[in-house]
Amino acid sequence: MKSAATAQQAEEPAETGAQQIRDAIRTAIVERRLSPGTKLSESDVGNLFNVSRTLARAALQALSYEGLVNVEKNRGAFVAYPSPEEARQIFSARRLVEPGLLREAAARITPDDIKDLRELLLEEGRLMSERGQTARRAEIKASGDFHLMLAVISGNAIMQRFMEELVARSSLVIALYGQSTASSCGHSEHGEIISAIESNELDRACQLMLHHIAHIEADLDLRERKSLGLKEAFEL
Amino acid sequence: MKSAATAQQAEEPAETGAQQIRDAIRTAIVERRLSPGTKLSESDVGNLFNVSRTLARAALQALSYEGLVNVEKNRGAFVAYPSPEEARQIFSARRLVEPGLLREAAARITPDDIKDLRELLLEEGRLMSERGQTARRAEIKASGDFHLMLAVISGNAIMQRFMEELVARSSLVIALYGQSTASSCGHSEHGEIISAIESNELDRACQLMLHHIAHIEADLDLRERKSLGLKEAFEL
DNA sequence: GCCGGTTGAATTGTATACAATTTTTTATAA
DNA sequence: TTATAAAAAATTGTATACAATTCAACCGGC
Repeated sequence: MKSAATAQQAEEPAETGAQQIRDAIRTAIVERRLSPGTKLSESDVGNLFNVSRTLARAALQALSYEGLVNVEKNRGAFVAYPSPEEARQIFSARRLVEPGLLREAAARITPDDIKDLRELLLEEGRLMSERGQTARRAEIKASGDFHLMLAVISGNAIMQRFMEELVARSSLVIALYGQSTASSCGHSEHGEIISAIESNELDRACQLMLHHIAHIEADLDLRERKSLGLKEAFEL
Repeated sequence: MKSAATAQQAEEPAETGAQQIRDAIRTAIVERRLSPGTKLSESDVGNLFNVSRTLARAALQALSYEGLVNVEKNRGAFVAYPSPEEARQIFSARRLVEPGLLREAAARITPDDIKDLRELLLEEGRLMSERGQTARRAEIKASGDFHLMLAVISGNAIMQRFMEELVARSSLVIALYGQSTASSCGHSEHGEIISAIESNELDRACQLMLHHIAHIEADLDLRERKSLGLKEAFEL
């Protein structure tokens, strides 16, 4: 199945090397094969993809613009490790943006779109029942793709890019602070949102969306864990 | 006067060369010293700032992530030339985001913030009355800074960055499609918005913000001008 | 044993060099 | 003159080389 993030307007088809690497690393981060804080040295990345450090560096820079990687001057690039405060801001941004996006999407949605959304939902459910890491990763992706697809339907490429960033960063946050192993606690809510859109209950759809985001956030444990790599860790 | 875009959280103080260049070019674009479509060759940029092509290229890449520059494979970087459709999407995004941002800002605003906003407004008015390019450029910047400052007050660094992108791209759009020479037709509206916030009339403030954005957009001529560099241009 | 400083390896920051592509110029023919 | 093709120049894509900084191991002193 194609990704929901397919570009609308025609762009240059041939991705320059750095972009391929960027996409590969991004996918690895979003699917949680790379954990927050992991160091991504330019040489290692270059060797891994059989390109020079130049391209590796460019890819890492690109990811830092998306907030998925932090590059610290003279120290290198690390998979982003969002602080609880950053996590709150990410979800605050989503609460701010997604209802409006949903309204715009609803105004342009076609029966075909609804079919696509329902198919995505089905796929998501199927993956939920499966076992294994591969299924889990695919499930994470599908869950995000639901929100992304609404952005695509809205027809606003700028908001779409922003949502891609927010969804990707959300995945990092959930990896860090998520409690319930089932990241998909809100799967059914996706379905309810579609139904509400379908029956033209826009206000209700927005409310559902807000609740849905709140639920995801409620599953996080965002208490400040001061590094406490000190003696405190051993004091009873 | 300090820019409204001052970072909230402490970041690495020393900007690596490429970032300085990026900022310089961005400012030039936003202040309209560089026109949309202008070619920015890596060598030229490098020479201009006395750095290697490596850094110039990095700066241009960075600007492309912000939507201020388009880099076309094997052809080079150009100051972005947003299409009418892109322009619509930029303002659509602003209408989607700014009311919510305003609400969040209002919830956290302090008397000091209001003072800062009013000062910015005063400065804006002062620049409006002045003549000359320098004043005009400063006015453009101040006008954008008003919207940016609301994002800063909201306390959400992610939304702040997004607004920075939107405001910068708006400047490009206005440069391309703006009709009234006075880009500041909506200056008084800024004041009304502040007043509405101050007197806690949130709904009204949001309405004013929406109207304000609509006014800016209404000053644009977004009719498709097909390139028509062909004979059609001469056919009577 | 613990602390501060010193040295060497590893890593990043930047410049340069070469390859690939595009653009411009020039030459040639219709 | 106009159009087409070939050659030259300029520009971007990528790799490599060198400088600067950070990190880690080591070592002598307390």
